[in-house]
Amino acid sequence: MHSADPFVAALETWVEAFMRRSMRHFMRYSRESGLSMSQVGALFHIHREENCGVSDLGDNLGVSSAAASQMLERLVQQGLILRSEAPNDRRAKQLVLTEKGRQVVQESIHARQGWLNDLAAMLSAEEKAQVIAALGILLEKINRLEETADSK
Amino acid sequence: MHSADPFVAALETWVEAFMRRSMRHFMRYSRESGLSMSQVGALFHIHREENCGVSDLGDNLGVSSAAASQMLERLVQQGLILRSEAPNDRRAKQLVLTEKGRQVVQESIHARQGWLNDLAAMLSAEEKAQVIAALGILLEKINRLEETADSK
DNA sequence: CTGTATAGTTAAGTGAGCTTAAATATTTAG
DNA sequence: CTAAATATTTAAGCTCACTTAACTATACAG
Repeated sequence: MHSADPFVAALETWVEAFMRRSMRHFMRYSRESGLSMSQVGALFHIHREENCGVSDLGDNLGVSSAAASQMLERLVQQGLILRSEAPNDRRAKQLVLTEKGRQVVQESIHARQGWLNDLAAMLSAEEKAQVIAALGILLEKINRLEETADSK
Repeated sequence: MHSADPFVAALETWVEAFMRRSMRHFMRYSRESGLSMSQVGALFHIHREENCGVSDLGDNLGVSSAAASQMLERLVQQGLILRSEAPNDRRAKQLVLTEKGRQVVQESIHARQGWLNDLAAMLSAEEKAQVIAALGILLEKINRLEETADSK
């Protein structure tokens, strides 16, 4: 089942272990905050892409503008985001997190930090340095991959 | 926003980049196979935990047995899993993937390998060795963390 | 200027995912 | 053996997330 390349195999093993744990925490946090995973995911997107529009979110989620619009309406109803008119195109909206929405994002990040801290506590300083260097390599490459993908 | 600990900060940056990409691929694959993310996730759980029961799945997803049961019914209807009587407890069911269900899991893994291979192509042999060593450290620790969590 | 394209919204419809409650069969504890 | 606990299922009800279609206001192209 795993790839023949030891590197890809190692990554896959890591992905499996990591995704399982991450997803479990994400789902738990979403439910505790009374939101669905989709809604929290949308908040994160709006947080990351300041002043994005309805279609931007729809594209990112791979759904129609209508679906995005209706999801956003529910987030507006819950006071988590605001929709305003875009400055250079009166047809378009700009999405921004409210203070409440920002708090949800912060708390989700904080919840994630909890188990990352647990993980960090198990590594020696030498191990940490090693992992930081390796993650630096991976990050540089994945960012390059995303630049390529984003130009599609 | 990021933790003061450089290690945790590096992990977080990696988490953000990685989760975004992984989730995008996972969502795309789920939709292409006509299943929801929850359904694919359940298939993966059944795949990993051979002969698990309805309540096991519900516990893993953090939902009631009724919710799990109804989701499983939909997977049965689509020919992706089978439910049989557990050998040592006539109240319980054992879940197993059909060939069709196994194929969905395989294809999802294969889709993930695609971008991991893209990533691998960008690293030198030395970089790969470094990353493999670091991931080995992380894996050992995260497995230990899960053993601790599983004993709760 | 006119026709076409675009951004977003609303309505209607459908299916998934969840809850609680009730029920049945089976297992366990005393 | 009896009562309590347990695993699962089904029903009913609700919300979310999605689709397509239709619409309005705005931007763009010729």
